Amino acid sequence: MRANDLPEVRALPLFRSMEPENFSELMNAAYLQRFPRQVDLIFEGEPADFLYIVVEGCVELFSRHAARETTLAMVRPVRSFILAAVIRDAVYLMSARTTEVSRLLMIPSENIRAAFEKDAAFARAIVTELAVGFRTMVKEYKALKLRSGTERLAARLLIQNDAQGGTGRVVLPYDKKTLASLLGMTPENLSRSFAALKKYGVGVDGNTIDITDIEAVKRFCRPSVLIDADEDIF
Amino acid sequence: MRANDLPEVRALPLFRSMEPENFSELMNAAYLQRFPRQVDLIFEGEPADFLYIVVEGCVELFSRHAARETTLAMVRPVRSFILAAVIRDAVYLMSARTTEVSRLLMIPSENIRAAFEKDAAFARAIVTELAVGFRTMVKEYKALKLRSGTERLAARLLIQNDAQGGTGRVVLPYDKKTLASLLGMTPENLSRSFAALKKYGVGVDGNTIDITDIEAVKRFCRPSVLIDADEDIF
DNA sequence: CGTCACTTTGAGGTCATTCAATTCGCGTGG
DNA sequence: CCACGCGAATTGAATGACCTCAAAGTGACG
Repeated sequence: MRANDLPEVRALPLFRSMEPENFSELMNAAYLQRFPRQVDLIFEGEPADFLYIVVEGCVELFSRHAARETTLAMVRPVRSFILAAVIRDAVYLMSARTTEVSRLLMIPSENIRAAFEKDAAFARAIVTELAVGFRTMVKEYKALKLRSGTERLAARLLIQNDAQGGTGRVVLPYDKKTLASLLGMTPENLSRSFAALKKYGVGVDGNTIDITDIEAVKRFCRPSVLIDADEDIF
Repeated sequence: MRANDLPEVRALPLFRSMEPENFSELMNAAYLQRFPRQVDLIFEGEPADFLYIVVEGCVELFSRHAARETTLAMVRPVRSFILAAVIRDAVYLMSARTTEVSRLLMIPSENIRAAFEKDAAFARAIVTELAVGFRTMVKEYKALKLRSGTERLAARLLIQNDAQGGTGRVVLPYDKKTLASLLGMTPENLSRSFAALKKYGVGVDGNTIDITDIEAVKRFCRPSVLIDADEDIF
């Protein structure tokens, strides 16, 4: 299945300012494919043959080493992943699998690199995307080194709260096992961290979290734009 | 002091393929400056006014949050730092200070962005630089999440050993306090980690380390190109 | 030769993981 | 419709990793 008729993809910062004919060319080479949940898409160490874009569903980026495994990121629509490997024509550093039924757009790496050489606006967009990706990674790294597990959880709850309207009620977008791995802790520890946040007014009922005293949570984890803020891509 | 006559800078992957007149223009706007050791260069949170290039000496990138501090990277000649902030016209995410007497080239951000718009080869070089930076960051992040402190130390010793000729004798390029912070542990713990590596044939005398049984160290920390390898920029 | 920063070592405590057992919710199949 | 099984989530206890505090040793440098 090929797809040229995806306005969401065309609207992505990465493709928005491309020349129409270059975008068409790219889309003609691309595959739009449905995947069930829990399908392995790529393995770290493999050559980067495709740039992926999550059109629908959710993809988990993770890594394994010596019997340990950790979640590096969750990718939701509409975003691309593993751009850096494609640009470098290198090996993937992360593995990827779907966590829900998903629709993914797969664009062959050579086409991305060809379009990059040809289309100056696309090249600029790639620069922005990589710079944002780099800074996001730096923030994750800083969070891991500068905060405790419970603080990281609290900070993430505050971000989710903002993203979900700031009502004080947050619905976790994936299961707690995954959240724990993303935060760099075990599921058991995540449970205990939730329990520890109770004294700051955080209530847990399944995957819906209620934050009654946002200021107290802020005092505890000290959110910072230098660690927590998402970057707008514009 | 301004400097147009720095062949090392011109030879950098970032500038190598620029148009001569664009490079000249950039250098005419740049400052080459000497700094004593332990001088604060930039603070996280400040707007990114300059791109920095370490021509001589050494610069530590670090971050503080809530009374904690951690070293994020050490930059040695001849390399640039904080390119992503400059490109994004954003705020620095890391602070920087010299750890030795250093010569730094400072290029105003606007000039970098102007050259980026004008010079396609420069734009391509920036893409490569950012992609490499991103992948390096991912590797650090993975190492922190997937390895213990002692394993991270062992892996770093192996990398340094390769970089220093593979003789089995490594000279630490900075003091142990800094190394500890870079590895994400305390100085006390670094000492204990060195002691723990003794049984794999690692001997410590001041800042020179002797690795008598490289295979044993490898079996212990399981080095991987997906975590440890430096990326060539070419 | 004294000072000061770096490093090492020890003791004690905290945080996080592992292992084990239990509970809960959900979907499957009888 | 209910019993059952399964995976996810929680809780407890024990272990291990890492940090803090304190003190002593080492070396560089004025």
